[in-house]
Amino acid sequence: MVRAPCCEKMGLKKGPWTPEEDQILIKYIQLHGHSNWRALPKQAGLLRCGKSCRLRWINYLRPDIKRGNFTEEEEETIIKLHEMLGNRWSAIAARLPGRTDNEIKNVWHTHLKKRLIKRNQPVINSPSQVLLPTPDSAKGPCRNVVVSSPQRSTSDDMDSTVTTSENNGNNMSMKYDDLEGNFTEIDESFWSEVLSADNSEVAKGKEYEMVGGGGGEAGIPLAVLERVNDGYGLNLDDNNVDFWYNLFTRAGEILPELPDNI
DNA sequence: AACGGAATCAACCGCTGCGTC
DNA sequence: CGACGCAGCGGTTGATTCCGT
Repeated sequence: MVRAPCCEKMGLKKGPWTPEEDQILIKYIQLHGHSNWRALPKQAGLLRCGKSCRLRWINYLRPDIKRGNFTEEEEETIIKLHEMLGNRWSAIAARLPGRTDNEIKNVWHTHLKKRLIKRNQPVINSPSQVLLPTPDSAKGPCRNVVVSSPQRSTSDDMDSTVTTSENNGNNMSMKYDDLEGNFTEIDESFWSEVLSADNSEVAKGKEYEMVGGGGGEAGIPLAVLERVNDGYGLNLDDNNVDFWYNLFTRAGEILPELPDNI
């Protein structure tokens, strides 16, 4: 079922707003407020749909909008909030006075995501999707591991993927379809839970069979591997060296108190 | 100066959640 | 309690600007 676009009605204008239209909208809202966006354009005499008016007001015309470049402080705040909240742009915007969700989303996609990859930090696209840089991403082609789970369940393309990608455009992808809806949803708490559980065992000095690693790098406990495989419905093994390295990079992020011997 | 690719950002689209009837 | 309508949200697109060659 395809819903008709909201502006499909005859005569409704699309595209960039003119200064005249802006003025009409500002004046109308100053006088009458915006209790009903759908009725607003008709009452204000604008040939726009209510949705378009709402967006224009919220993202551009609102008097409390802060214009201009983001400060370093704001950018760091976005990075931190994004780590906590994922792609919940409106929630992030609510903590940055004068900035809109659209603006923050744009800054994230154009600046901050790239900066984090350059810094060799994990990029969390959502609470259940993590982009991880490899140890040599600073010197060679940036290679990432993406672990994602479906955010929405209504479309036919519902799937989950584990992807390694390189910036030369070659992707190696393992794909897991579960159209029956049996996919186990995993979020940050899963990672914390899995890794803190094993951390406590490591702290007790318990011996673990290690897997992964290589080139002098530590591997990870088999127990963690098994839980990750179970949790994500994966079948990863000792051969996924990059994945393991990145997994541990991520573990260090979540659990800074991890003992040095891991 | 001209061109092409990359970067930027405003705006649109489609979906979800919530309130109302 | 289901249907409907609306506001809000996040992903995506496309026009414009910037920058390197």
